[in-house]
Amino acid sequence: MNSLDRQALEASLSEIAPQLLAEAPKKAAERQLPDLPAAIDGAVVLRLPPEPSGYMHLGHAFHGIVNHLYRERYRGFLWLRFEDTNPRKVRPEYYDSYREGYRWCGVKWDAEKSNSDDMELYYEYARRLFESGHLYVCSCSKEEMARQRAEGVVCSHRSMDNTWHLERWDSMLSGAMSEGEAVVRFAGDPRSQNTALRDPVLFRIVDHPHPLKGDRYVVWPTYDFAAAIQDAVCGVTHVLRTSEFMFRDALQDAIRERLGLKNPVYVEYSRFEFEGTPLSRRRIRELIERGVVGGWDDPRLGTVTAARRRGIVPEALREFVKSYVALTPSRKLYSWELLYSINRKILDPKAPRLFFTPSPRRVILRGSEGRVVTAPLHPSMDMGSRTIEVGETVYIPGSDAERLKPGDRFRLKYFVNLRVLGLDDDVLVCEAEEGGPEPGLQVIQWVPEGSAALRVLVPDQLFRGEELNLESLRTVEGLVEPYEAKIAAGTVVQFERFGYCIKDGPGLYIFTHR
RNA sequence: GCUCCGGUAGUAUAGCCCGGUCAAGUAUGCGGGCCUCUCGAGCCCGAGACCCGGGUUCAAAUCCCGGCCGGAGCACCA
Repeated sequence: MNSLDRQALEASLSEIAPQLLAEAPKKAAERQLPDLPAAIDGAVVLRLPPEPSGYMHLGHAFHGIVNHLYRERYRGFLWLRFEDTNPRKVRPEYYDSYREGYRWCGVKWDAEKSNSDDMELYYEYARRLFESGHLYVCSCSKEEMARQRAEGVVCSHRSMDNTWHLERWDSMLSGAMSEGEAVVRFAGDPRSQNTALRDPVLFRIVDHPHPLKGDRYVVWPTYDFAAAIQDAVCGVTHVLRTSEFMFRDALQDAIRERLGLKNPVYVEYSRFEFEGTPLSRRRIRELIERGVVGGWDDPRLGTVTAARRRGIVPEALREFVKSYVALTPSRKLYSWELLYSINRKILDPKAPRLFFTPSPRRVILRGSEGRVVTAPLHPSMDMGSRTIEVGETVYIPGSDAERLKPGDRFRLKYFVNLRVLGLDDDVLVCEAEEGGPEPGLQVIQWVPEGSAALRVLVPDQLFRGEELNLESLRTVEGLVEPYEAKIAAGTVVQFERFGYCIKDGPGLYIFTHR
């Protein structure tokens, strides 16, 4: 090998492994998620467990995408599993909103179920645990129970014999006991440092109909029991979740071990947050009730509907996860710019360019009679063009008009060069000049007489640190060129020198980002 | 309060497990330039970080101890 000269070496390399020859990569190799521990290609089973009790936010979307990406990498299996064992919190409409949300994000799942589908199974496993002495019925009050758990002691119920517990369990199931009268607890380790192991409640009576199951069941498993069983019966090999569940691992494992079920591998990481944007449902609900934001799809919010309404595209979310998301326990507070940058690059080749003039100022043209201007809809993509009929007046952005003084020259984009003659009653009087674009000549977008009024909502971060940002939603008003009438709602356009905006409805756009 | 877990540029990360190739890579943001009939995209250049203190070692971003700071959990919610 040493005797080969460089040329020969490269020649042979280009045949066997051309990728090694690629120039010192200018672009960083595409970033991706780290490998999953102990993952076997074709044998990875994952699960996406939303609670259908509220709107989906970007954190949920990221979790979905993470699972989806691993499903693809390992040719694995992904469950969409609704964690709906609290009848009081679950609302029927949210099941669909998650399905739709994940679908929009491009997440593909192989099968779907709800934890509430397997009530009989939970009962069966419970019976076995009663028989082996790992479960007991307790009728202490909540306060009493909290005291015991804090002090690391057990109550007298735990020492009753199995027959006593089984009798009461049957009585719970039959509906003879009312809510709060008794619960089923796990015979754990009352003195464990991990308080989740101090005889937690695994079943309770809930006197409230379930949106899917009606009033068929009154005894409901808590999260830990349902999740422990479901992860096992679904054959889940890897549980990807946020680290607030860290303390439950040992409990869920213990439940499964006592039933002879297999435990999954856990990958736990901190939650995903965006600066200035509350993601918790509780906080969002509060902001809506206080009237601070308009609703769940208020463009300032971090819900999926809000992001979508704002012009964030699903590809950008997926790309963001690959590029910037790490499954580590350290705190993350993403800056919106990171997402915007990716979104912008995806939108750039697709968004038609249009002229919008905020705070318009009238310009009278001298020496340029009625003309029809043809302007391309995109500077580099082949998107065709639009024509603009012009008379003797046009409008330009107020901020540009303010800077212009008599004698100044500027160009109306795709149209004509002008020289400012003077200011007359707030109207700029200009004279047309010969010639086309010149290096260094200021180019300004414009709209003709008769253009429609347009409002653009410009959302900003809701919070600055802890402080509510009182100017988080500005409205910019201006005029837009006639072609805008052809734009369909939901389309992102770029208003030149203003930014990318999405059409929300007639006469209304939402600013996506610069 | 108790228990866990973290801490690499403004932000997000790579590297840390298996100490040297790291006078720390990437993206974004920021500054400058080029290009462009946009303040967008693209291209080039630049500034910018290993929380602090000890220890181990020939050698520490990487291992150990302490401190500081941050986060999470301590529900008949998930």
